[in-house]
Formats: sequence, structure tokens, C-alpha cells
Amino acid sequence: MARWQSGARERLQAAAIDLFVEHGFGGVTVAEIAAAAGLTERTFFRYFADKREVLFPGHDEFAQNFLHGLEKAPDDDPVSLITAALAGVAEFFPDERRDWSRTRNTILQAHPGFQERELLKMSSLTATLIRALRERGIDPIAAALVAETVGTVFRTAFTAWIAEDETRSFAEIQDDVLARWHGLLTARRS
Amino acid sequence: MARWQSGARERLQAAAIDLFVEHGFGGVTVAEIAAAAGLTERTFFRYFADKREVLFPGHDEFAQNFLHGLEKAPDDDPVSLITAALAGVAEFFPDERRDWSRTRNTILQAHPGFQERELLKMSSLTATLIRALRERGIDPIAAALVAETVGTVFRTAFTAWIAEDETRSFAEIQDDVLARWHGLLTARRS
DNA sequence: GTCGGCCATGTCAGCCACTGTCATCACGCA
DNA sequence: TGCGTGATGACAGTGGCTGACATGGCCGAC
Repeated sequence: MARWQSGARERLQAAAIDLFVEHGFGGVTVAEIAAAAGLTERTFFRYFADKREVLFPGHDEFAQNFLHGLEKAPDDDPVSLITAALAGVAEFFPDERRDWSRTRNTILQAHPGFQERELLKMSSLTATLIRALRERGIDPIAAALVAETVGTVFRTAFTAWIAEDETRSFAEIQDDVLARWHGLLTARRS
Repeated sequence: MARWQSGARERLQAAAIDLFVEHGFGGVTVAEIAAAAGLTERTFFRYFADKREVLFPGHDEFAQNFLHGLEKAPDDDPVSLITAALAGVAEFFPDERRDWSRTRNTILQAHPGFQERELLKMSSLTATLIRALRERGIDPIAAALVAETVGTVFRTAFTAWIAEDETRSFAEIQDDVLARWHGLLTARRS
């Protein structure tokens, strides 16, 4: 018999999201989350750097997805780079996950501290992309603009995906946003 | 004789930046900042919502600048909107302020919490721009992409402006970034 | 098989960010 | 002269977060 149940991290995450839904971020203490997971407050902070971090799992694998897509870009044209980086992301957001994403998003929107954290994660992703682009030989300003645009398109698509009345798949929405982005910038030029 | 010296807010800001430079964010307590400004910790929190906020003054006037520029856009073409929104911002960053901006930036870069806060401020600015664009009749996706691009160009220009060996004015740099952004997206299209 | 190290967890004490509440005291105004 | 107002102080309390040390199953070495 194990002294401790396995999956402490997952239990903490599940307990946190449940309690946040019920009482809001500020209405729940870390000690309460830990107790609901059968652990102590101190153990919570061994798994998560702070109270907010419990809602941001799997960030590293997520970033890897963009990098792997980028490697498959056929040339250094900005549009090619952006399209390639976005290509493999949709698998992270299957339809089964949409409701969970919506629940999580409701919590995030209710507390500016969560928005800060999410923005920092996106920023870290952008920085990772910039680094990869520079290593590919893209000049710094172009790398920055390409990476920021990847983030913009992804975020726009994600927001649309979890909108209340939306039923299209993530891939479909993202392709549409990308097409519209491209159209906006090539139309009506003098 | 006044019971209290005036300019409590400014004294707190100045004390904070001095102490952060010397000891780092984590090496300074709010009580110490307040004492250096001749006030108490409780008064600090009457002026600033939290310890980080002391390094983010004047955010609202800053956002107004973008909005005023946007009003002057001649038409609803995305490039026109972006160019107009960026036009009036340079006056916020005269050359005299460059060293101060560099000092502040050094502090911000040293602590992820500050980066979070800065990202939240930028995000709030983007949201403000999106709202204004929608009220102008721009469709939601176009509004989002235009607003995000304004933020991207501004941030890219600001980063370049405070780079160690940079001497060009903010306006000059921003115009250059904008031109390069435009060039990147119109060149090499099939 | 048992011994000893390893590692996840617990326990405890403490710092400090942040808040609510009430008191204080200069100033302006009637 | 008295009273309201507004900025500040004083003080106690909550809770996020950390460091240091203890505990007790597991697992490999011998």
C-alpha cells in the first residue's frame, strides 16, 4: 500500500478549479485547496510556484507544438512562417476540451491576476518563437513581428473558439482568422 | 504650515525606484518605501493598489493619446487606422526621458511580476482600442487585428528606443518599424 | 533480509503583502 | 468658534509564500 496517493499535482488542479468555480479565486485559500486534495498547503507550493499557477498546466509542451510547426516551414517568407507555426496547434484543442476551456476561461476573466499570468505565458511563448526565428537566420525585427502575429492569430482564434454560440472546430476557426488577417493586410493598399 | 508635505504619490514613486535599483524588488518592503517617503505602509496602499503598481503611473493619459490619434484617421483602411493611432504617441517619450525609461526597464526585466503587470497594461490598452474601433464601425476581427498590431509596433519601437546604443528619437524609430512592418507583409506575396 | 539512502510529504515558525477599522489633526467654511 | 472633510496614522488580522527540519514508505546494495 502506497503511503501517498499518486497524482498529487492533478488532484490539486482539480480541487482548485472546483473551488474557484464555487467561491471565486479570492474566496478560496491555498490551505483549502490542499485539504480538498488530501494534502497540506506546503505541498501545494512544492508543485506550484504560486496560487495562480495551478490553472496553467502544460505550458512547455504547448510551446513545443509551435516550434515543431515552425521547423516545417518551406521558406523564410513571413506568411509561410506564420502559417507553419500555427499548423500543429489545433490538436491541443479538440472539441471535447471546449467546455473545460470555457470553464477555465470564466475563472480567468473574473480575476485580473489570472489575466496577467496568461499574458505572461503568451509573452514567454512569443519570446521562444523569436529565439527560434533568429536561430533560423530571420532578422530581429522580422522575427518579432512574425512571432507577435502568430500569438495574435492564435489568441483571436482561441477567443472565438470558446465563444458561447461557436461550434466550428479550432482548426477551422484558426484557418479562417489567418485568411482574414492575410486579406486585411493585402487589400486596399495604395 | 501644512500638516503633510505635498506630492505623496510622487515621493513614493521616487523612493520606490531608488530602493528597487539598490536592493531589487524582493529586497525592499513596502514599509521601507513608505518610510523613505516619510509615510506609513498603510498610506502607500491608499495610493497604489499593490506593491508593483508604484512603477506604472499615468497609464490612462497614455491610452488617451492612442485614442486621439485614432480619431484623426482619414478612412477605415487598416493601415490608415494603425498609422493614425501611433502618430501622437512619440510625445510621451522625449529624449530626456530615455534614461529614466532605461532604469525603469532594468527593474521591470529583473522581476517576472513586473512583466506581468506591464503586459496587463498593454492588454488593457489593446482592449480600449478595440472598443473604439468597434464604435467606429470596424468589424470585430479587423478591430482586434488592428489593435494588436498597434501594440506590436509600439512595443517593438519602444524596445529599440531604450536599447543601449540607440540614439534616434522615438518618432523616428517608430516610423521605421511601421515601414518595415508594412514592407514585410506586402513583399514576396505569391 | 536488512540497512541505508532517497524522496514525497508533514510540521512549524516566520516574513510580509494587503485590508478593515477607528483615531487624529490640519484646513476651510459657516 | 465649532463642525465637516480629507489625508494620514495606528493597529490588528488574514493569508500567500518560504526555510528548516522531521517522518516514513520505497528501493537498491550488500
